[in-house]
Amino acid sequence: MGGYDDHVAMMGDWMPGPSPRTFFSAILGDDVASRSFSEPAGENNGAFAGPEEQMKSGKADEKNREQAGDEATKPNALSDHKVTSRGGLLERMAARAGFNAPRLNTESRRPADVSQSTEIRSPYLTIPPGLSPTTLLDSPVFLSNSLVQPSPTTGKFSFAPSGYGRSSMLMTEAPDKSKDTLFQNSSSCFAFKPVAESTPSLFLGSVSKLPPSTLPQQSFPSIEVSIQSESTLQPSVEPAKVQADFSRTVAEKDNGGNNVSSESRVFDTVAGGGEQTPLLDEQQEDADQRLEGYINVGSAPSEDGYNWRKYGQKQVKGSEYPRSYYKCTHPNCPVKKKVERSHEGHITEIIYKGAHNHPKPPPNRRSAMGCSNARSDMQVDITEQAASAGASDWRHDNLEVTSSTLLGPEYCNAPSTLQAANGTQFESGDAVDGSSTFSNDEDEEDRGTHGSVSLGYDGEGDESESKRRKIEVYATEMSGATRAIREPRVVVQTTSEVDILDDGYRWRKYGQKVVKGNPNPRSYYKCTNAGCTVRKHVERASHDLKSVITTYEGKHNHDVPAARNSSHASSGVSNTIPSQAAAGQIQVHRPEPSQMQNSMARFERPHSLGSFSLPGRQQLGPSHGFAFGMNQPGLANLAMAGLGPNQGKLPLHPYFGQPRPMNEMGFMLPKGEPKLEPMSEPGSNLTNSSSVYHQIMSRLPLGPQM
DNA sequence: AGCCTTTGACCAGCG
DNA sequence: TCGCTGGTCAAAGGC
Repeated sequence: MGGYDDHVAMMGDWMPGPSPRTFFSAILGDDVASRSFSEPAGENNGAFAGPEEQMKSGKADEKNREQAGDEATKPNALSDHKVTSRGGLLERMAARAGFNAPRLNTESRRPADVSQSTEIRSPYLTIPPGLSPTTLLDSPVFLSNSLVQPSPTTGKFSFAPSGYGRSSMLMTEAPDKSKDTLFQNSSSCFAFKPVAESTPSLFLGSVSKLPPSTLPQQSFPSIEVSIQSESTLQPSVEPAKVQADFSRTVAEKDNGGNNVSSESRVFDTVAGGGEQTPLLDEQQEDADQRLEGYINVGSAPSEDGYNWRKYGQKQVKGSEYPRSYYKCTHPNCPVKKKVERSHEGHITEIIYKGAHNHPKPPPNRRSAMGCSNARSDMQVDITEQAASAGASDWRHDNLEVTSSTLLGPEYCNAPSTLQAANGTQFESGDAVDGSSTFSNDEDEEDRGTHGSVSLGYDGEGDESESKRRKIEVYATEMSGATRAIREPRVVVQTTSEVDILDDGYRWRKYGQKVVKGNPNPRSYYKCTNAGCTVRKHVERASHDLKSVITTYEGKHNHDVPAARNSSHASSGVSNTIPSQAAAGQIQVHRPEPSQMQNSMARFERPHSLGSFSLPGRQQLGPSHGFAFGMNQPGLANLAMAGLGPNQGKLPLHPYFGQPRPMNEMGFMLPKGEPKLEPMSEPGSNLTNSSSVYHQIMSRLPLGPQM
């Protein structure tokens, strides 16, 4: 267990956190049971030293103390900390202006505010009477610097690091003694409860249903932990404005649908009365959802349950260790993170930016580390609360306060042995949660299915009740099964010499490979447009070097970028794919609808794949859905069911070769004389579309993000 | 086959 | 304008 607390600090310029041990030591050793974590350094008087002081968390020193025995209750543990060679993280954080990390108005969290009311649950830690500090410290939750909670929807225990940068940590005594029974296993179970009494049970609801047989006899007081970031949720698409707040999560779940500012909720929760305080304003200035943790884990970037792609590494000034840059590999996910690792592989700092707009991928899609690897999702799965928000309508950008921590086997075991009365088996780590079944989560509803909606939380606040209910139904029905839903695939083959890559969209090459059967390398591209899911790979046909085969996968959620210059325009957009039309070789592959039947029925989309059928499907590919070749006899008038009256025919743009103006849609119009009669109906505006692919895909049903 | 990491280069912001 | 710095790109290779 020494592997956690001795490296972890709650980071934040307003309230850098000590390791849990020192954290509690500092608190418990003083009469600071009601002292604010965020109390200004100048008022900490030792127990809570200034940020710099609290950053001084020497590894060796900590370990030595651990070896010396339980010094958990040492009051001056903090003072013993060495200054790490990394210097003040606070300074570094302050230097990261790029993330626009605001500061909390700590004044708003002065003890005086809280002490006035027993109901107020502000950033204070109180240890319930009779609760031994040692017990707390020995708890794997704290020892692992993690917050653990059973997912409200999955029953899964998610862990969260204590290293929530710019987060307040609120641990309060459960006012209701009855809650003491909610978590009784002192070794493994802590409840993260909403502080607001109005919303007390949701978080713990499933836990409270634990059958008595699973509950240890020893009663353990529940400990409420609220984590909130400075970030604010604003009704904008600004993804960086997020809120990480357990309380809000629950409160909003509980209140579901009330269009209440998340910040207000946060504060309501904290203050217990909905009073606005300067904190709110302060938080609302926060456009960042950065999370910093000082995490002593050897975890890989993917160990937080999400999949990440490293796209850079840099030795940044002032940092002892190189910083790695990661992007969430989920197509629409804007989340990035920066990870600094020590030479030993320990993550010394994680900075999250952005909010996951999707649930964690199913376990089999993650870079899973089983429990044998002691991976647990140290996650405050705030994603749940924002799940129902659409990508373009983010009301609750979620701060994914997530990190990974190597947990000892006991940490896996403990939660996994919990079983709710409803039979839900709490699994540590990679439990398949219902939300995760919506891996095809580009759609609002898919996101909406994520976790918390089943609790009634309305991620958009003003979202309709009906929608929420529908989402709940989805979540319910979809739970327990992972749908294999693939991106639509469009294979375009052309004999044109026109650069197939220059189809008007902007692509980033992320790989190249010589595939079997073709001596020509295949290049892999992703659309660089933010949020666009489309990928493609391009290769020359082995039999004809002039023939370029481009396989698109995914559907266009944006327009063709504006022409970068005239020359580009002349070669872009429509001059490529239409050329494929000229070549008369276009294939469209679709996922096997059967893969989506269940989900589609529930998605209730106007254009479901279930109704999407094409003649000749059976000619092409048995398992990947329909396909059609434009050069196939009898398919000239191929109609796509469900595409609408004038959309039944594959819209192929016949023009290319000369610059064309932009059409009203912003697409680049193809140039040159038509070399192929458009297959669209005369007069159909589809002929103005810029690319076959776009046209094809624009008419594909908006399935669950096929 | 697809995605990932590595790593040098490039770019943009800032003083 | 230049240099510094952080962030990102992208070719190449690996898994």
